[in-house]
Amino acid sequence: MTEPKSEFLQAAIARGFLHQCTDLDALDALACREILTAYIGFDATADSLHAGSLVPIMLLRLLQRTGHRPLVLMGGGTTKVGDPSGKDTQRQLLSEAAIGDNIAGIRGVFEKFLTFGNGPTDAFLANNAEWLDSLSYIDFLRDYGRHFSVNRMLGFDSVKLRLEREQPLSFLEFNYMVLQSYDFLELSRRYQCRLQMGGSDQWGNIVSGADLGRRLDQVELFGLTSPLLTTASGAKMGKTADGAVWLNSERLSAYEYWQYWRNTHDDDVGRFLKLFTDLPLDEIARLEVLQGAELNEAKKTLAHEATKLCHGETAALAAAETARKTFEEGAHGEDLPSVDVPLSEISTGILAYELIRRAGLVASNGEARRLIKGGGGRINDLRIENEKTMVTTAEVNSDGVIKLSAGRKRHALVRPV
RNA sequence: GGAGGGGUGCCUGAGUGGUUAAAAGGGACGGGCUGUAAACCCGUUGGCUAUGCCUACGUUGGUUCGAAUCCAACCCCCUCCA
Repeated sequence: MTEPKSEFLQAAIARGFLHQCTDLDALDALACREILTAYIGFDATADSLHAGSLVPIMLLRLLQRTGHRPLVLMGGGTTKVGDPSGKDTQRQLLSEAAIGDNIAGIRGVFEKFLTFGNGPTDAFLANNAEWLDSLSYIDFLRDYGRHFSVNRMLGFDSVKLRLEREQPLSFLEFNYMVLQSYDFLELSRRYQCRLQMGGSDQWGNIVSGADLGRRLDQVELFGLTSPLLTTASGAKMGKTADGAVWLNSERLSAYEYWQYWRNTHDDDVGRFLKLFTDLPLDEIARLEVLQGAELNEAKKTLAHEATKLCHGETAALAAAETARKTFEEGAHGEDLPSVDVPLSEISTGILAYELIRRAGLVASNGEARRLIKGGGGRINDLRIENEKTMVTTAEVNSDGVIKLSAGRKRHALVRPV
């Protein structure tokens, strides 16, 4: 393999997006010659995507930035079946209406990262329900099923590993590969889409779609996968104490998103800067070698750039300011999560543990009481010494709010109304 | 369809009649140290209107003073056979 010449592949490799490619040289030549249309599929199981999907999203963004055309494929059809891979519990089947709503929500996320429109490199969105819904079983088997070799499918890692571990593999699951392969063929026919990208777990599915294109249409289709990311501490990307790191502000505020990135593990900073920001590589090279406490500056840059992409620059700056006030001044910023509590209740007095629960810092009163008992509960930065402490108007500070904390990092504001 | 094995708290996994809100580990959260790191040490880890009450060991019944533990039926999963 020679050094790629296309800007897209050069950048993809340099930034750590490339894990495997079906034919790097040929793809490189194609990318130099014409505007590529490349797709990644996303299931519509929720009304937003989370940080776990950020690698493919950023890969599509990189594709567009380097002069190509990103195609977002929504799994409106496949979601109705439910992709069982990697799950030990069956996903609950979603209604048609719910899937529609989810697709609308997810589209909103992509609009932040990609430029949509009708221009040659503008992104666009397709939905595999368009062709999967109307498939008829026998016809499909005769036209396409005969091109799939079970012998070969058994050799793919996704299948092989399951069989070797003697773990169950349902026929439904086995067919997922077939449907995804057919998607690729359909997109190739409809939109001249020549490249499918995805996580490395998608390799088998992608390759088998490329095969189908070659067999039926004599067209060369390409596949490219990204490494599956885990954090340096071994956890899956995109999880926090409170759940997934959502990409829409209704589910996760810009401040909390900023904080997620600010708390990146030291060993992940360079890798994440390359994957999740648009910063030039030479600047990243300068940032990632910072040592000790200086690395915090790199983390702030990461947080700012990542938040800017997802929530806009204004929100990113506001989040940074709130973090600065909260953590560097020990005060509080406007963007901390907050709850409104009627002034009348505060006048009467509210138990501190209940207020902590209402502020969303913990899930139950019991947990709040344990937090206080363990010394992790604070009102206006003063440790709550007694479990039965009452909060009253006396605790409303000069900014007209009460600051509650659960540990050093999680803070919330109570706003009397 | 037949034979066998199994379903325990966020996860893994002990527990085979009472002192079991259920060992142990992981994870998570909190405290200490620190850089809003890592590593390490310590603590916590079902809910509540809380010296008590409620819910919980696949589901529903039953035996018993008393069941996660015994019995029955059902559901689901796995292995082997057809």
